[in-house]
Amino acid sequence: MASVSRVLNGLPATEEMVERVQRAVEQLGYVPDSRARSLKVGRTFQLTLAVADVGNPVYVTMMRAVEEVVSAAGYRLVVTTTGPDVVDEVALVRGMARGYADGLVISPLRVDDDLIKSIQECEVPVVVAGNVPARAGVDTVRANSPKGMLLAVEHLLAKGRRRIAFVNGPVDTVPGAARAKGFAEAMKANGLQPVAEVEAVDFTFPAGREAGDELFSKLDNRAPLGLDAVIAANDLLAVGLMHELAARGLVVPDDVAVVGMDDSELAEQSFPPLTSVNLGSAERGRRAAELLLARIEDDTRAPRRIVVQPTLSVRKSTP
Amino acid sequence: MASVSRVLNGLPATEEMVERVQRAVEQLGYVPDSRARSLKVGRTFQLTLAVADVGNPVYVTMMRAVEEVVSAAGYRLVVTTTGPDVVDEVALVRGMARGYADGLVISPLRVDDDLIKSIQECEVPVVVAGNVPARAGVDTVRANSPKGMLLAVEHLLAKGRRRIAFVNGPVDTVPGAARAKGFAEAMKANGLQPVAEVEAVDFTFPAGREAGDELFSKLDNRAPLGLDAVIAANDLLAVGLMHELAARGLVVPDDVAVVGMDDSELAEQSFPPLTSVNLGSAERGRRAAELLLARIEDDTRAPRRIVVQPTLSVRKSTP
DNA sequence: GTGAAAGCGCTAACAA
DNA sequence: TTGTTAGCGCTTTCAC
Repeated sequence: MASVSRVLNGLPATEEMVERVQRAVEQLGYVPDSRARSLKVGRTFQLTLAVADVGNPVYVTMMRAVEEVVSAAGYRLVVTTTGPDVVDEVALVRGMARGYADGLVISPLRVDDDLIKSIQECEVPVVVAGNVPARAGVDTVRANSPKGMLLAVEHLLAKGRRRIAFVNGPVDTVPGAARAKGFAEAMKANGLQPVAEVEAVDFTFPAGREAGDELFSKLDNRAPLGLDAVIAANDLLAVGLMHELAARGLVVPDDVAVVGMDDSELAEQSFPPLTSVNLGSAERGRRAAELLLARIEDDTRAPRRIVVQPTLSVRKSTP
Repeated sequence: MASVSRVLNGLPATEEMVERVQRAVEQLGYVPDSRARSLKVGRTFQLTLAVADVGNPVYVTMMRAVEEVVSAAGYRLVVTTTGPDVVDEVALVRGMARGYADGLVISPLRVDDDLIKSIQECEVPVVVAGNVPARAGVDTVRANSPKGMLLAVEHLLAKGRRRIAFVNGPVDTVPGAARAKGFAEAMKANGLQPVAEVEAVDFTFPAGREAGDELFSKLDNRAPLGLDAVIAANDLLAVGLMHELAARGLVVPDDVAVVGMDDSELAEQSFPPLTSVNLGSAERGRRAAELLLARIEDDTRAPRRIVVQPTLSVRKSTP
């Protein structure tokens, strides 16, 4: 009956009708089917957030921020994991055509032309939390990695550390590439040469440990501890690295200072608490969600590219 | 056209028809609408996992396990967060009647009669990863907290620690209540009296620090450090506590041994690495997912109640 | 093996 | 203001 639908959607009806419907709904425990509804009205009132790895605490921060904005606007947020492969990301974006949600926030680890194409062709609005080329013409919210690296390097410099090594994640990823570029620039701008650079296999804790090990095998030929500071591309790598340092009897920050990136919950949980570059993951999440909502309202707006500026959260891992 | 549907669903068709459809699909980029499909067939091929707090690493482990089982069975997993309030959990369960998914795995932090009722009345099968009364008649997979506590206490005892304190989470939660009971039993079974017990406001890192602080204010009246070991109700509390210990100049494990629970990724990431009771979160996730799939196949089966046995992961936070 | 047609549960347009 | 009806996009009879 159409009157039920009207009452439930708050459209005009007699007081008596409203009451009659409410009683029936109560009695039968009736709940409208969202699939049928969305099939009819063309909207699901659900939004999807896709992240590469739920184990990475930076996504926790982002997720919370997105959830907040989105639920305040009356949407349900569903989170899915893509894994590290770009093909799975593409599959997910393509899959949005099945009508799972009204929009998508995706934070892709790797980007290729297929992914960009799938985003451009996507049935529903997509906002990228990360860096895609401007020519892609999609809404993006990204961090300023170079600026973040500058904060890290200059902080270390101010603390008298000049022999700086760098533990990056895979450079074929979006953040990996950005960090590599940013680190090189920041070092150059300060007239420094990196003591060593290693590339971890991914952005996880165990990869950080392994990268630490590799770092030392590279340095073994050098003078008595050729480094006094390490910058890691994210907090998980930084913490893995600190474990490797400890295993070698080195004290953070006395022997080696460590700076992470993301300023995730892990940074304050680690010991010593980790000085970390806050790349604004909460704000990026918030802005991405807002962009998505705006895009859903008006699909003709010109794509926006928002850059969130970093800050440095100084903790005990640097002197 | 019905033939398209047949081809796409692998029903018998001429080779020519198959090819014709495939070409058209390719050309138009056609993707079937899952809402319309599920409206017709009555299944969404989606499953929901609801957790209280995405920031708790124990859920990461569980999520991964559920995801693996579920996707192998051809289902899509969507994750939603409920928050700590039981009313939101109830709302989520009730909301499943809207047809979001074919089943639900929920790991409730707090359980009341409303929640049990909503689960019993739920339109789709629900598996509880946690403890609900047997009379509820629902599939459950739960940990054996008492046994886990026994492992923790006996391990400490074997290491010569007898002055044991306990940092629990809120006792009005399912895990909080189970831990409290388990701790009391385990201590009693070994003829020990707890040195002190505190109840954190929730199961988070900052709550662990505060609880540590409270612990010391309780102990100040006692002999020179009245305790030599602390058991925490989960890893986040344990890590928070360790920070508080460090802030007071105490060394783990030399001065105070610490045992956590959950054996999450955080346990190995923390420093020193945390000895932790593995309550089988991965296995619980796996079993819960399997139970859900089985229940979807056959809704007449008697409810099963699976208990996963704990093990102890010994690391450096105990001597 | 294929096309036509009904219908899943809802809402928007129309008529009363 | 309310009831009737069509149709969202799909699958599944049912004839052919």
